[in-house]
Amino acid sequence: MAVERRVERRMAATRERLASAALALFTKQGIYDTTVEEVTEAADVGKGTFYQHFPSKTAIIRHLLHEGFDELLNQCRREVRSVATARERVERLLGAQFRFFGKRRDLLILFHQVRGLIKLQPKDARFLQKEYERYIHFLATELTTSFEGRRYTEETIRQMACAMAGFVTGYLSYLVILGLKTDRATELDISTRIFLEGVVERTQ
Amino acid sequence: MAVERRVERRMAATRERLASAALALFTKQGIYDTTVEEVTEAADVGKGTFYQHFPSKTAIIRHLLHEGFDELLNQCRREVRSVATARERVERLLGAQFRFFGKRRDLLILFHQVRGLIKLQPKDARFLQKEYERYIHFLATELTTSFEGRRYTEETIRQMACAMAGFVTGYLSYLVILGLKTDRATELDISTRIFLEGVVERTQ
Amino acid sequence: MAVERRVERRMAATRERLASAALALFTKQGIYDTTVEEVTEAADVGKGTFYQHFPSKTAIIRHLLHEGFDELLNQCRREVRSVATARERVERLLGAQFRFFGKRRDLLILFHQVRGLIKLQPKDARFLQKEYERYIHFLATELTTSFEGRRYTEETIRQMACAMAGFVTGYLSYLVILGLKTDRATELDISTRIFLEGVVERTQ
Amino acid sequence: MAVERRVERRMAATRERLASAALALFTKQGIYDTTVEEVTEAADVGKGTFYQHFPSKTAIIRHLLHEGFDELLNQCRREVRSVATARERVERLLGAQFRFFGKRRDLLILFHQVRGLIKLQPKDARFLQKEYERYIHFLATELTTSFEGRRYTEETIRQMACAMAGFVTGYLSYLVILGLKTDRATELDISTRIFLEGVVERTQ
DNA sequence: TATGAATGAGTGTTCATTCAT
DNA sequence: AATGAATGAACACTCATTCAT
Repeated sequence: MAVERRVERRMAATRERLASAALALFTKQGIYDTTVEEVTEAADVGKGTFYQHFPSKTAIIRHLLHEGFDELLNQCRREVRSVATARERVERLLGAQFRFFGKRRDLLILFHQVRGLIKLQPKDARFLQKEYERYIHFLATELTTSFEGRRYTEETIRQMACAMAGFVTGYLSYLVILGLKTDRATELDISTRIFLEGVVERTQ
Repeated sequence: MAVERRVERRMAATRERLASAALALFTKQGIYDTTVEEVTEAADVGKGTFYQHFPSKTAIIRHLLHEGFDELLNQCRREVRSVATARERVERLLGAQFRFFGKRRDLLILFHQVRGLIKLQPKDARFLQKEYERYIHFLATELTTSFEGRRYTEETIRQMACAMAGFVTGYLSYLVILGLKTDRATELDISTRIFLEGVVERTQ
Repeated sequence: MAVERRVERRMAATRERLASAALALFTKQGIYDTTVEEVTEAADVGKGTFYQHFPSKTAIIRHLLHEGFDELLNQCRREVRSVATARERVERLLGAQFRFFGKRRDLLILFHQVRGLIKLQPKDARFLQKEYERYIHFLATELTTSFEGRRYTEETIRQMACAMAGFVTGYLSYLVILGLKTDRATELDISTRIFLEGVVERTQ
Repeated sequence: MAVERRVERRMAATRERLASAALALFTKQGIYDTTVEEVTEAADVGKGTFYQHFPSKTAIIRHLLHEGFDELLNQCRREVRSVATARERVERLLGAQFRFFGKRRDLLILFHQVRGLIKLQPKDARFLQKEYERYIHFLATELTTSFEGRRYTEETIRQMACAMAGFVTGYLSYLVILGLKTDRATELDISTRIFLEGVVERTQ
């Protein structure tokens, strides 16, 4: 009935508030330096409520990571969709990632942090790794489509994907660390062109 | 006298054992999931001995980071030294980094982890940031020398440096996360060429 | 609602158990030689519970001190109230203190111990000092009222207050240290009369 | 031979430096907040040297206490010696103590602090107690001589001694705590006369 | 379902003491 | 005799998680 509906909606809202409070705090103070209580306070709920929505602190990290990658991949898919040329496809792919992280510094930082957390429970580590694999796998698939003419091995393609993801997130996270602004024009334009400068001719 | 010499050497050895035990554990289990006691056990000394050599856990991280960047920069300097062409210079720079991190996965992971640790004590955060700035500053200086013909702004140069550092460490850390091997041949060759593939023509 | 009431009462009870366990242990073993865990064990709660009620070990000392002086001053106020003669007023004041500490050896010892703890955090030291000042200030006020005829300077009055407080607590703490019993009769009677004996004539 | 002599003298000097450094630090920062290392640093010797002169930290406290009481009692004996009247004798006794502690605030504070330290090792507690007993016993003996006319019980005399010691040290320590100056004129005069004011007539 | 009091394992750090030189 | 590096027991405090209401 309607009552159940409303309850459901309220729960979903609470869960969402918890998730976004956690994301904000994790990226501002670091995952380890954010306590569950800080999260619940920021979300304006009782401490116990956290465990009604997430079985553990690790679980919310997983949730955030999963949702985050979903958003990233969706944005990429949207931008790449219905692009004819292979070359343009790759450019769009790169551009989409830059644009996404430009708007979502929080996810940039979260992804970076979590990548530095191997251990946790082995079980969790596995799960987290899967998310990054999903990212890389997506890129690899796109690259395969784009480069179908040139017969790269699967491994080569996967390395290309790593290079691409690594470049985007690595570059941006250095900018963040140094406190450099990247504002205006497409980040892609500025960054890649500059970076490539020194190695371009070599590959020609 | 000879006695003092020997004592000094023994202390230096202990300190070194602590540092390398810490580095190994930090990169295997994560900084936060490694206790000081685990470090001292691995170094085969008493727990209190740790604090005879480092004032705090944070201090050993700083030490490791500092030494690590020293090694990295020295290797780069060595390889770039007495290279005539600007282009070759840039290539060597990139290559040096790849080679360094290829041998020092531990430092790759350490640098990555620490970059994700904004908070700590503000004082520590500042110190840590300084190390990354040192790295970027070094690259920027090299790039300035290499590109002296083309009048880039200082900011552009700095972004180039970020892009370079970000690419190298980002790429490699994705390889590590996915458990991909990077086998034989110069990592530079494989990676950059592949990565550039999709954007090369665009910059021509 | 009734539920909240009950919870509140239970918490207050726990807090009280912690406070009184702490007081007992502090006065039996010394503040420094009593661990927080011993306190919680004596109060029959988990270790963490301590910190739900007091932010630190120092905080409980402050609490105990504050409450203790409250009790002392209230007892004095009660006994001095509605006493006509100035002389009787002073006697009652002295008597009230003796009677109080006679019953509260624990507070006698606590006050003594804490007085010997200058350092702590400067911030704490200030707070603790304030409590003793409150005590002395109270006595000084009473003495001012009692001696309003004779125009003593404020400083003199304050010294009188110190002398009074010092005598009472100093005397009693020596009795405690030596393990002397102070038996029946009003402690005031026995002690002051004896002490004064040697100096009386001189002041005449 | 002369060499041994010189060595002996140097050792004694070191021991003395340690003792006085300890006394200064104990009274400035508190016994518990002073580390053995701080003491040795202040005495300008190596940390290990401490244990060449005192078997433990507790031992140096005992030493300080013992020496301190020796000085106090000697001063009293000196001042009381060859005083005819009983009354004057008591006054001198009181005066000697005030004068002593007026010059030796450090010992005042040390005695106060240690009195608040019951526990330690039971064995130590016993030893420390003995020192205070020595003090009280000395006063009691003097009082007995002074009051030999009036047949007080031994217990009463002992209580008188406690009252006297308690008054002197209690009064002064309150002055110290409140940061009141007591400078000029004999402390005895000021303090006792004032204090007694309220109770004098009663005892007449 | 929401709450927050209770819990206790776990951590960084201190410091008196020992002992090889 | 003097030293200071090494030691490890001890301690205050934190925090994810549980559970009674």
